[in-house]
Amino acid sequence: MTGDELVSLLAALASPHRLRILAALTDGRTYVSELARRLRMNRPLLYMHLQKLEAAGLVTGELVTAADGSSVKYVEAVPFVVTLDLDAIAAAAPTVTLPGPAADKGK
Amino acid sequence: MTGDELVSLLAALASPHRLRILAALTDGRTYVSELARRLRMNRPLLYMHLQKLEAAGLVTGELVTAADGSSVKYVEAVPFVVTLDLDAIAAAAPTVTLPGPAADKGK
DNA sequence: TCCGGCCGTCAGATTTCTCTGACACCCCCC
DNA sequence: GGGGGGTGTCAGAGAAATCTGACGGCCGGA
Repeated sequence: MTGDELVSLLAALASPHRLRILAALTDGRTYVSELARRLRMNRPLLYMHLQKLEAAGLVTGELVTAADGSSVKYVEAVPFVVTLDLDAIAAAAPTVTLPGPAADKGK
Repeated sequence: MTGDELVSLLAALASPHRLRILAALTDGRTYVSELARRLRMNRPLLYMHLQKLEAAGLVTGELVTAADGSSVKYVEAVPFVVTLDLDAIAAAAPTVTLPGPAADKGK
């Protein structure tokens, strides 16, 4: 795993909402609106968090179109295991791209 | 470990700079200014990151006063091991305090 | 006395992340 | 046609994290 991937993964997990989302998905897959109700959060907000989790590879979304034509998006948690310690960090650190000096010389 | 502690830990690690800091400290302890030079970052910035790492319990600082009276602050990485998976998250999620609706009813 | 190195902190500008409300579109049932 | 439930996206307000430059204090050596 590259350093950037590790940072993305950690950033994705370092959020109360996203932790709760993942926890709710351990009970099995659900669709977005139902999940929003269960967690008591606005759908747009939930969408943002789901996108981050999906970008980090922690959840997968599947848009299912029923026989009648109505669509429902099911979300599912992706199993994973990551062990964090100083060695893992030392191995990943050399491959991180730092924030960049925001090289905005263009006065 | 509580959910909030987990979030703090992850937030502390989810940063390119802080990853590099920890990696640099695996070579052994150093003092702040030397570390700033090695990582090519401003000292105040390094200070902020060190404080976050220290708050998360990932590093310890020790202000050493030499025989001649000059002071140097040594920084050291604290060994740790954390395994992340869905079970760990499901266990921690119920104990997180969410951002709060910023209950600012006071119009 | 004037440098040089180190520590610690501050105000302030910037960038990034969060969160909300509103909108457009699709489908079925009354 | 008028609800009700779904998905998906947008602009913009608000809060939080990041980064820089400057200041002040302490100590030794030229």
